[in-house]
Amino acid sequence: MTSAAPRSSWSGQWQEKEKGGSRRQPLTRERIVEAALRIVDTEGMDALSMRRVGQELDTGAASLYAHVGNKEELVDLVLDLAYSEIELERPDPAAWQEQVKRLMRRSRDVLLGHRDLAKAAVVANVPRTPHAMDVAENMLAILRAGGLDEQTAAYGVDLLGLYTTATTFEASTRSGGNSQEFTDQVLAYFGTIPVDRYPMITSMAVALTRNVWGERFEFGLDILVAGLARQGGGTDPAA
Amino acid sequence: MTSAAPRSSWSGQWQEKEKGGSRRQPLTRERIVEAALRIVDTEGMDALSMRRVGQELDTGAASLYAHVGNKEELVDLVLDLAYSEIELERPDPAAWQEQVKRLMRRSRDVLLGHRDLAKAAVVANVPRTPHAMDVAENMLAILRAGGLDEQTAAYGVDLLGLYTTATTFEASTRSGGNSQEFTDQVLAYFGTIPVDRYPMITSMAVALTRNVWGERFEFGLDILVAGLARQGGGTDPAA
DNA sequence: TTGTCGTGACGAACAGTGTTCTTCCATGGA
DNA sequence: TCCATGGAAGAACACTGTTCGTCACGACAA
Repeated sequence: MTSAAPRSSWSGQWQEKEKGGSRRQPLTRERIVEAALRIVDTEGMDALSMRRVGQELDTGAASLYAHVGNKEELVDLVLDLAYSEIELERPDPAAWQEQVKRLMRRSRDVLLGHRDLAKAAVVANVPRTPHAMDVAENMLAILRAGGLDEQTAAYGVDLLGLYTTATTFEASTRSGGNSQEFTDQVLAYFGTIPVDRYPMITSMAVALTRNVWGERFEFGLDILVAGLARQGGGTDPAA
Repeated sequence: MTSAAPRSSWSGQWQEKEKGGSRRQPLTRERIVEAALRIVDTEGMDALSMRRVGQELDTGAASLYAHVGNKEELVDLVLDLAYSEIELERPDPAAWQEQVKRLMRRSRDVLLGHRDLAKAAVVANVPRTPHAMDVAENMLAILRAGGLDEQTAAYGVDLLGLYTTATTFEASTRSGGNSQEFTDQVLAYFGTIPVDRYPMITSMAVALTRNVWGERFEFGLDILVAGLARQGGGTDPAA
């Protein structure tokens, strides 16, 4: 792998060596995380390995460990970089429910924008990296501004985060192939299962596989936000 | 590994060879799945490897592939075996909301009874194995008996399944160590983050980490069931 | 200028993983 | 009795994350 593009060769020295910096670019934590995210974007989470990241930076896997500790930490950093793309809301008590929904949709869109990165999000339970915590902080501020009591807001942010990551992960696994193609496969499968054992599933097959744009996501979103409003004594403009 | 307990040796022949069956027990799909579940129960999902299962049955990993295809299929079978433990409900229109909750709690309890098996459940998106579909079928029957319209029931069973698996997976990762210990760790961490950047998180730390028995789970459960009732025109005894 | 020191780079290796190939042998049927 | 079939199993392949020991380079001291 490295022998295909030798580092101490002609072009390498000619191009980059002069300024006194190390050969090539100096391989920082930041460059590693960016390379990793690039791999996730183009090849998916399963392709993300330490060797693959090393290759992306024209080096080996071992070199990365001077900057990241281990793979889990690298994945956390990649996820955090993605979270930094999520635009936050300035809490407006009058429109808190719509703000929650917007923030949720935006989180979903950002995650979906990076292939199946949501797989990492569903594993990373509690937000603990800076930008993940920014999102949680923002959500809490919106919920509290909406008038929800402390405990409801606390449980709420957890519930909403759970919903976003789980539902997005689900969606990302399905859009690996065409979404319609997946729907057809499931429908075909439902046609093969015994009707007497699964009368509901077989008779409701089309409803179960229905998947117009974000309808499914919005369905749960409505329920959650309305539920939080009722539960926590928030400002409730008829939901 | 096998050389530690040679198969064609004394005790092996003496004990088991006579009945005309193959040496030892005949290594069926069922025995493999049971062994795998046993490993998950005692050592967790991360310890579940083909070689480990082979070892559990005094054989090698290669021998398993005559019965299971690949590891993914094996995990599906293990998960399905666990799902078979979930006791179902005979739909009662008058008590559908409580029935939904009972089924959810039981699913959660069964999954939690097998260490972090929920990790497999969160990956296995749509129920497609027999017993997983039994649970889905039962849930659909309950929702429909409760008067929910078809599409709400269809989205609902998906949403409820998502909630169960995601929340159970979350819980299983936390109870790896003591639950209180985990809470303390998070609380301690929240004490180190900058207050000016995370005013909400820092001030609400105790509410965020609150974790009395199943309160957190019940919180989301109430919201979801009540939301489905309102959304789908179900029998609504004041939720 | 010379010498030393420390740190990042990195090839090799270790202990795993899922999976496949090929051999082998015991069994059931002819 | 002989043969064919299929399960068992060791070895091997291509991976994985991670560690170790070496090595070379840049910076700083004499």
